[in-house]
Amino acid sequence: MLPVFPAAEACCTPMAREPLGEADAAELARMFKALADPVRLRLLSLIASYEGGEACVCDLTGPFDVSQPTISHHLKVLREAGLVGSERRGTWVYYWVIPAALNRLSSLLQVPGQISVPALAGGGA
Amino acid sequence: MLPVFPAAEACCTPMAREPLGEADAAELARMFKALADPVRLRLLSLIASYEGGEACVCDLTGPFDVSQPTISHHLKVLREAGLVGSERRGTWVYYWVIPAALNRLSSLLQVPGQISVPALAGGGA
DNA sequence: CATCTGCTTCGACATACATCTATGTTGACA
DNA sequence: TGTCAACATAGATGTATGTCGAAGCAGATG
Repeated sequence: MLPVFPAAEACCTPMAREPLGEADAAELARMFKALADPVRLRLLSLIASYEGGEACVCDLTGPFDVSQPTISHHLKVLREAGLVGSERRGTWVYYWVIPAALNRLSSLLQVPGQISVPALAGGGA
Repeated sequence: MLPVFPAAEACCTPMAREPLGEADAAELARMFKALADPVRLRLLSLIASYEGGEACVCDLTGPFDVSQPTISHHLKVLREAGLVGSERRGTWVYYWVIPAALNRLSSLLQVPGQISVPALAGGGA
């Protein structure tokens, strides 16, 4: 039931290596579509940067100008795209990001010809 | 005229580090929106993996089931998002990817907690 | 100039999407 | 059981988007 990330098959090959097939492109477009909204991007980074790596919906509605059902809708989009997971714990529902999904998209976008940042690795302060 | 990539400012900070601001989220959403279509994803990977790193429109219309004006429209979307550049050379118009833009998005999506692929680095096969 | 080819722009149309309010559901608690 | 709080779902609505055919524009060529 929990959508455990479907392992790495056609995963993680940079798109600059070889042209994407129709099926892969369709699936990836669905994931990028989930990222193609300012509210969802902020939701995702809010969840990802939350202490413990997860946040309840009550933590996520405050920072936005949109209604609570709208936040709920955006979280559903992110969940159905496989970018976040969720679980009810008592009164609250918690969300967390799925690293494998985001890192897959990250790898796909890597292009040679320019140096990328060292970035995280550590995970530090 | 050529949109030289606007250097790295708020660039390249993974979204898991700290919550995205509204302005950054809006700009990034525009770029992800350009990626949120199967045809555009395939166009991008087709261009990126073309010999010499660039392709003319005549190379790009064949592999798709959509009309040539539609391809032209999608190329315009990619160009206005800053993901590709283009230039007319005699009869043909050539397109190439802008590595800095794609790598910026790639860095943004990197999340700790799971190993990413070694990927390119060298420049390949 | 006339014409052909490669590509872009325009106008129209159907579908998808973001957002709202109203309502439903689920768990805690008196 | 009744009630309250936290989220989710449903239905409605305006806007954005993907697609097409037709027309425009720009080089090349005769």
